[in-house]
Amino acid sequence: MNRLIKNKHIIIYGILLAALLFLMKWLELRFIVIDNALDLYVGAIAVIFTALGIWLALKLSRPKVNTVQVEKNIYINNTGNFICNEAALSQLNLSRRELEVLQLMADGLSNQEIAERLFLSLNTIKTHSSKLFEKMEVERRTQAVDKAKKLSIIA
Amino acid sequence: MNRLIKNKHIIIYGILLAALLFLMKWLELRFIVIDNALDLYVGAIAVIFTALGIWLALKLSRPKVNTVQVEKNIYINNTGNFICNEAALSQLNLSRRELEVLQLMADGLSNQEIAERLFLSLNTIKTHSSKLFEKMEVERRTQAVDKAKKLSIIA
DNA sequence: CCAACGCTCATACTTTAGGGTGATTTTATA
DNA sequence: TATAAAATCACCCTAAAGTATGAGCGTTGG
Repeated sequence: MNRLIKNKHIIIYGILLAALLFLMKWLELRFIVIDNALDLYVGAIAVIFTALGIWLALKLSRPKVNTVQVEKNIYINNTGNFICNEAALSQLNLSRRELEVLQLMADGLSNQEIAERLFLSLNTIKTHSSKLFEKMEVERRTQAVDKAKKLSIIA
Repeated sequence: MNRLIKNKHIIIYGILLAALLFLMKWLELRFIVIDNALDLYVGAIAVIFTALGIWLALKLSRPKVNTVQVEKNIYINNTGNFICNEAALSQLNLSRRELEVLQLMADGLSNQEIAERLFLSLNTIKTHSSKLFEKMEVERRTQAVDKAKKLSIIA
């Protein structure tokens, strides 16, 4: 059923084409095409079918989808106690380690200090921070911290 | 000249149409259209001009754009009103510029971005940030931001 | 069992941050 | 007006941050 609707325009085109051909056949029988009028006849067909083609193309051409992101602000009342915004947190899909690193970043620690605090190598912290920035769609730790605080992901 | 380019497709269409009509005329003269073959002849013309029409339409019609709006939630922590801790602020003895730079740092901007925002050179921002760190007794911008927020010096 | 994921770490590289020093120009104020 | 503080900018250098890529390992769920 869906297919029928989908190909509606093609079907209409087919019907129209058939109708036109019948009409021509009828005209041919009726007036027996005069040799001199052949040019006119061919021209008319050409014009009609060009128009038909244009119509078909306009109907069939699928519109280009243009996605526009609309930012919707959601204000969170955070009076006094810190309440973790679980929704935003899960939306970011941060792993445990990444969140841990983010928290330490927010405390002003350098990557080296974070590495020492967590008994990891500096490279590991860099990897975590990179992935973390990607997920949070930021470029710098300062941005990450700012965003995280605004989202109430960290205290 | 611009018009010529703009109407390029229409011109090409005209030329193609003329060429086709000439071809048909030639075929007509060459083989003298047989009555039985007329249907085939007309059918061919119909197909060709339909194709031509489709091509024309695709070339001429500006692409349809379907705009889809996607909502993106932005959580904003609205901690009521910000009350600046004037006492702590004056104790740090930060200059106007330094405080300004500190605020922009807290917003996650890089030194380069801060420089552009304030119409200053990168070096100037570095100087300000250095002095700022000294006065705040910190080593990194992240620490400075953390401390400033804890002291309620900035929002 | 294996595919996917998270965690760990490495190497190599580029960019940004920060420190030190010095210089010029405003600006406020004693 | 002299002077100190603030503001501006430059240059050089080191440290830290960040990017890209790849690899090994352990857990987990279909």
